[in-house]
Amino acid sequence: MTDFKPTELDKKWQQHWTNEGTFEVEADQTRPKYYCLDMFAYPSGHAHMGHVRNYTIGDVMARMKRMRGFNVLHPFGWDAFGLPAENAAIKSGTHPEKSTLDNIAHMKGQLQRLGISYAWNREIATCLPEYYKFNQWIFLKMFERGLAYRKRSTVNWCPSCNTVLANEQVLDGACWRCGSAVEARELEQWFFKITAYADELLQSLDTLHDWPDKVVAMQRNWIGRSEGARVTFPVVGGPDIEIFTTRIDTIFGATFVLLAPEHPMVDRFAREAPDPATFRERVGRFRALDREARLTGAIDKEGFDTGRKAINPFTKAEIPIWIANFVLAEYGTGAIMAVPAHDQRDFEFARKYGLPIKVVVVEAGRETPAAASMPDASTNYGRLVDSGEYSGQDAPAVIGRMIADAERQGIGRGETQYRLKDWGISRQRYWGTPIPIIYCEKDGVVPVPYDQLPVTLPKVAAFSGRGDSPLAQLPEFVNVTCPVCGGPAKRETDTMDTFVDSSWYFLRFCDPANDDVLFEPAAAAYWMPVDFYVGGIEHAILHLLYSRFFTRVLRDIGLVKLDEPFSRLLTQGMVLKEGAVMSKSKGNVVDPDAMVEKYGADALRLYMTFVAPPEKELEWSDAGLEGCFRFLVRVWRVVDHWVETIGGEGMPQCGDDCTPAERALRRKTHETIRRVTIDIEDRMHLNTAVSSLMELVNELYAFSEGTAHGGPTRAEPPAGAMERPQTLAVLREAIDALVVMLSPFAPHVAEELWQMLGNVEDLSRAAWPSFDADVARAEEVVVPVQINGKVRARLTVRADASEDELRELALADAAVKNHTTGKTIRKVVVAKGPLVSVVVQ
RNA sequence: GCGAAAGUGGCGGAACUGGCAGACGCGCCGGACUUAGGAUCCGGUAGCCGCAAGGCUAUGGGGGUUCGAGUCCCCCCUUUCGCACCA
Repeated sequence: MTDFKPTELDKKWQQHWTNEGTFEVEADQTRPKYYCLDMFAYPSGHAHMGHVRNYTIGDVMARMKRMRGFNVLHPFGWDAFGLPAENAAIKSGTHPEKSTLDNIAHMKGQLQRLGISYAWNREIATCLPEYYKFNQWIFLKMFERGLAYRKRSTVNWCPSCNTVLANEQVLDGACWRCGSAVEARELEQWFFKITAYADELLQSLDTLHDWPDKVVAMQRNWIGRSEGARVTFPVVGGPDIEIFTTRIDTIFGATFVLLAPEHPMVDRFAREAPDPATFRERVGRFRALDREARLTGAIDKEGFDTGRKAINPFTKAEIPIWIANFVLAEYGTGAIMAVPAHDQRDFEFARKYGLPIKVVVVEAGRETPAAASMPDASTNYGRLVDSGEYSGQDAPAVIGRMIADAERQGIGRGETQYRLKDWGISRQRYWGTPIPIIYCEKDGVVPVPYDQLPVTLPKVAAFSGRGDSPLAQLPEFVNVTCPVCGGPAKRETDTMDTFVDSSWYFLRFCDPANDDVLFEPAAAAYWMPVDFYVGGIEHAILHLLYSRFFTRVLRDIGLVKLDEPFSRLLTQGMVLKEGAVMSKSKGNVVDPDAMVEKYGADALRLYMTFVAPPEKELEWSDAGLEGCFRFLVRVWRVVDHWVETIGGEGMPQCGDDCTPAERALRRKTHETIRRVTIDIEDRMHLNTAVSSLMELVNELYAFSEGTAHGGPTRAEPPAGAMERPQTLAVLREAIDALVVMLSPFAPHVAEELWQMLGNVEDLSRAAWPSFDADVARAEEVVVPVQINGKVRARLTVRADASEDELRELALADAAVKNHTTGKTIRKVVVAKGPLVSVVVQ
């Protein structure tokens, strides 16, 4: 048998790559660059199969591109700030810094045992001051430009844990940790003005041709642009109310106005109400209900009449103003005109409370419906009726006219609204980047001067899990002197959302050790954009949108010259077992370390790429992994079998005087080169790339059986067995190509085989084989003949047979004749392929 | 409700621009080699009819375009994912 020992090979070559710095790179203007990026990892402590899959996919591309002659940047780092470390500290008392750095060390070892070709000399961790110092720098720049600002806003507050929760930590309206009902609380928070870039972020999605449709669609929905109009409704005995609508064409049907419970006018109405206490009590119930209900799902539409009236500026009619629980305060103006005949929500509300329904739009080809008998609102565009001077005109054309008229009369204007909101970045947490701001009683909000960066996170803090940010309990951190007046001042004690860290890390990799600037612009100019970005779909919106935003901010600051950071995106599918995502609680976790220990890194890598297309879910199977291991043994055995005979220098060239079997193997070799190259580089169909390699190996076994040596199963080649030089040349060509193309998937085995074949240069630096179309072209092809769409015969003909010849041969074929005699041949089509199609009757 | 994707053997999945459906692997069946093998190698493996040659039926369902449809068009069903009262 063979002496194939995968774990020894893993160690040997990993050591070699580390010693040689094989994957370390420098910018080199003379060579084309390729930036291959795997989403950096949160150091949870243990790499799981999802990581293995993610990084294997990236590594196949990185290794392949390297062999294709590109200067490949393939870095890795750690998204090292975040809540879990702090929660662990609350639980166990271990300082977040220690647990994080320990976790990084452990996970790094795990990834290195997978043989991913990372430039480890560029490793970064966001929890280190040399990194987060530049988060603070960016913050200050954004503050200068008005892109970072402070405002009061509503947050999720757990009254039991006494802290703010992120939206993701609120499950069905309750705290994830203690289960208490989450409250809304008003806090002063820092925001990044991502809405300033909303339109650009939306428009530019059209340029992302190599992103999955799904991700582009999700971002488009998230930004949520809608065009409409802002219209002023005067209030009887009070200030005007402005509403936002996308359907100004229905305004003659607006029979009441609805306010969100949080609308600023509500408090004034309460004050002026006959019974302010009852009014406030009803509003309060909506405000409290609203938050929880919105997280759990649909709520019944409820509201009450404020008793106040507004004037519909188009009809001049007095209409009631109601407060409704389904109106969103944070969208538009927090107030809407209700058109029950043409909006389903307004319709339901009007029916419930007996409010008037007035039809003003008639769909093409329909009768004017009777409001009383409508089963539902009619929401389509159509011709206006009962709409004053606009009656008889058609929407959507009339919308522009109405907006223009409103503008002329000073009662409204066209407006574009976005669902996207500004990004709240304040976190009342310890384990994050301190926000570099100082509050002075005299000078107000004062940015920390650039030369005082970084604002270092203090090493010591109490992690009780109670109270505000742990930083607020450190007088030596909080109490400072004002940089402006030198008087006593207090530091901001909130830290930044960790999504800030990950919004520009890909730029830091271009120049990771720079202490003066985020990165040298020249370095980013060379390496950016990221050519291939691989990661989970869970980042489809936030991380990718924030990164696109940051790239634009840094562009406007002048550090980069690009709009979009990621040219091509691949979102890999999840790894499942028994149909469920692997998780400790389900007890279905497969430990990558154990698999690597048993089968070696290569078998696991091969399995991850072979068993499913990269973007689809992958169902784990032990048997499947063993199958991949067997394949590697098969490769090893066939190379080992021939290595003595074909190894070394002075191999004859593959000539013209080959036997049919030799020609067939050459053809297979070159066809495999073509397919594997396209499958990796263009299509990212790694599973079919692997299956092509398997086919080539099967072919090599079959070919070997037909030689004097016999196949690899024979213990020893017969004494004195001699092969034609052409046979050996053809074999050498096939085996070289196989080993090189296998190496992105199974680098350790491939390097060893490459060395056994007598190569001195590392395989990692070898050249990818080139495809020769002439060799791949078959001299004979099998041409199917269809009769009335069914294949009835197959002709073996010269590849260069003309259409006429094919037609003639097809009709002369015995099997074809069986189906055509006694019938009329109506048509014969010769298609490229080739294929002959005969139509008979 | 809106948006996106997907339905192909026992299973994971192939099928590139409309051109031989089921590549490759797993599993299963048979054979070889063996003291033995759960190692390895070789062969078979969509279903139905047939001794066979061969034939028929098959890519969620129903229509259509075409010499030819898993692929294109229309309608419907199912599943997964994302957003979810955005006025």
